[in-house]
Amino acid sequence: MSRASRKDDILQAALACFTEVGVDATTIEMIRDRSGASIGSLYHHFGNKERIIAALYLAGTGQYAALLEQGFAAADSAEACIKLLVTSYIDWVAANPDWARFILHSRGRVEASELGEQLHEANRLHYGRIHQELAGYRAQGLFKAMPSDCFASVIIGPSHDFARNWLAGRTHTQLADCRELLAQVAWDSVKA
Amino acid sequence: MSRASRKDDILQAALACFTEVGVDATTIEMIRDRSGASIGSLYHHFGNKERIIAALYLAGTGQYAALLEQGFAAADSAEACIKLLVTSYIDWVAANPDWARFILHSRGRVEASELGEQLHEANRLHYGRIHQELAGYRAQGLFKAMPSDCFASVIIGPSHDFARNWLAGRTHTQLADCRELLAQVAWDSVKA
Amino acid sequence: MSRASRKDDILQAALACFTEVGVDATTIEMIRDRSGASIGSLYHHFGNKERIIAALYLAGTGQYAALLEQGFAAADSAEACIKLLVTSYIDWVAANPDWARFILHSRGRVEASELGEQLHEANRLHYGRIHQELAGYRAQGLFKAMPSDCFASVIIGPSHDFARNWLAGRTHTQLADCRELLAQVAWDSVKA
Amino acid sequence: MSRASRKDDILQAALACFTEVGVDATTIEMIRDRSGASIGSLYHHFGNKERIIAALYLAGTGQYAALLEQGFAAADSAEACIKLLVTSYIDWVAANPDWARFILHSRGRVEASELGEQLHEANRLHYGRIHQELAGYRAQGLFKAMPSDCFASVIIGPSHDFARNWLAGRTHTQLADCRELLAQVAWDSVKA
DNA sequence: AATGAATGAGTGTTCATTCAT
DNA sequence: GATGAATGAACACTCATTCAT
Repeated sequence: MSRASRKDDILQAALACFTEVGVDATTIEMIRDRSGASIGSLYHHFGNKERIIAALYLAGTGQYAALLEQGFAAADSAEACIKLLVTSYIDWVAANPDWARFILHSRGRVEASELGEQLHEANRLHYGRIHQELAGYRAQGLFKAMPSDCFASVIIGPSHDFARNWLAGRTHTQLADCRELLAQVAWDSVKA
Repeated sequence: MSRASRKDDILQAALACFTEVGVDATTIEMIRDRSGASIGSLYHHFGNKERIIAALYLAGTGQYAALLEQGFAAADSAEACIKLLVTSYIDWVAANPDWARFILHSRGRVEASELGEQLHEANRLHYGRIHQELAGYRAQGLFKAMPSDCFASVIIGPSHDFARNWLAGRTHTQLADCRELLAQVAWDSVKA
Repeated sequence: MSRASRKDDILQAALACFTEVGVDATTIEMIRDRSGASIGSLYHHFGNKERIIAALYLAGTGQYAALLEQGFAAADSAEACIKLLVTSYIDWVAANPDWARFILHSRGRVEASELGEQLHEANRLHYGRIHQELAGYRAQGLFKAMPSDCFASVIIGPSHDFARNWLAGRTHTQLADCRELLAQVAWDSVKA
Repeated sequence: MSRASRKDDILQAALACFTEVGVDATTIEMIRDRSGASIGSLYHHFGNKERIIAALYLAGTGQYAALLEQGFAAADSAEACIKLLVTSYIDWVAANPDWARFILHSRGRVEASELGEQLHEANRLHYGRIHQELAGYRAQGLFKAMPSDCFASVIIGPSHDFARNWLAGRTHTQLADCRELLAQVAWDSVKA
């Protein structure tokens, strides 16, 4: 447990640094300083900076996926499922703003890293899971016809966009206050 | 004119580098190499790397704003205006994918730079102009009631999201092929 | 001990460079080359060039202060004390000409650096110590009345001036050969 | 006259910069900015930075030499001559503190430059002139016997030292207030 | 005599990473 | 598992100087 928490300390320290100065401007030394770990320990656990970034990224997206999974258990209609995609996202972002900001800005970097394939695989699973959940409703003709990548953007795009702005301090409105509105808009936009 | 083109050469070279290896990984030396300018000339014209980035950013957003302005002249209904916001965006992104990718990923950086205020001012103008164009229709109750920052995300969010995915090579569908669909979705989402 | 000698190697290499080409013209690369240390090690130990300069400066003035302290133990008259100030100075300069040249030319620079306060404190101690040693004789009226900063210049000024010229190779006479003369002149100039 | 004043403007601007940030830290750009001249003009008049430094140096020492020359006309005793060396120096430094500070710190640099020989020649003249003025008194045995380079340091050393400290803001006493005292000490120190 | 855009070698410094202990 | 001194390639940027106009 002390091992697990040491790794976690490092990850949390990294996130704090990323939030304050950005991923690129964060140095290993800053993370070391903040986590209390030694440089050697840091490299022992993660191997290099890129892997710290990837680990933090994957842990975050994993949390969101888990949240979604829980929600699916109770979602018993097309509308509930679509809205769940939005509300789960908003709930997680509102609860983990720093983590969300990091994830929103580091996808390309992780994709390009040696761990890109691992991320790809996780995404495949994630989207596959959603697709499977919605397949029945789609077969019943409950959704507008559109390409599936478009479908995804139509549902989550407004939330992504608003969340980005909110996380950057560019909105007057709180993210949580748009929860129902954005869920409703998503449903309105894709229902047949 | 030789001066303008020298500055422009540098900007184009910078964009090409940003596209290939990313903004952070691009070195001044790469830009120098690609533009054919000397390091001294580069610094003579821009002063530092951050200002090259900001100049490129502001030139790009300026182009989109100009495109929008042209469109407003012909848009004679609420629906036309809303759709214009989407189609102008998509058209510009489709025509300038590298530039768009750069802008989509560098906003925070420019905001945080010494030129952040200039960007802020440009944004104020941009949003003010849109707001002014829509004010009459809004007064007629043609739009759903929602906070204005939400309104913006609802309209452009799906396009932003899809454009990001398209630019990253993550979509099967072409951006241009979603032009009408995304415009229609935007209008459906905000009309009263 | 290996650590101490590594830091010392760097300091000695720096002094040799300063002597040969001057402080400003000395590059970190030259010091690295001469000391055998790596650039990283150099920065690990000193942090920056200014701190190398300050460390060398303070080590030198510290040696002179120590020499003076030893002398005070045996100086049992006003005349002996005044002459000691001169002879200690001349002895140290004659024994460490490069170091002395460096110190004579870098005071302003160290004062202006981030370590200026540390130098100030060292000077306060140094002058306080001298003042304390002479206080008794002064109370006995053994010295000419004059402002204390003038008093200091009258005693050490000729030695400073001659040492500067000697170190620059501008004298025919050797510094050591003026030892007694300058000590005697100092005493003649301040005795009541 | 406009030519002369342009060169002078540059020299004055250079001195102001040297005073504020030091000779090494002063860039040609700073001098250009402050003098109002263009870079081209600056190089047209002086050729390079080293020659600006040397010109300023030689102009300053020339002024002191002229002052001394005037004084010699009225000095009719050994004591008056020795005191004149001190008072002329102090008067010039008190009247031109920035210039004096520059000269006190740049001698080595000018000596090492391509104009070192010119400085050497000027010095030869300067010291020769003083020597000649004192030769008669020396022949009469009015001075203590000592090497001539020592003799010079004994006379002017306290003034150099005090002036350095005063120029650096390290004294409580004003330089002008020590004028007579330092002149008297100089005479006391060398008179037979 | 004046201008200022252009040049490019050279600088101090950073920082991810290694490895002996 | 932990430590931190050591490494050195790489970077953004500076600045004296040139030269065509």
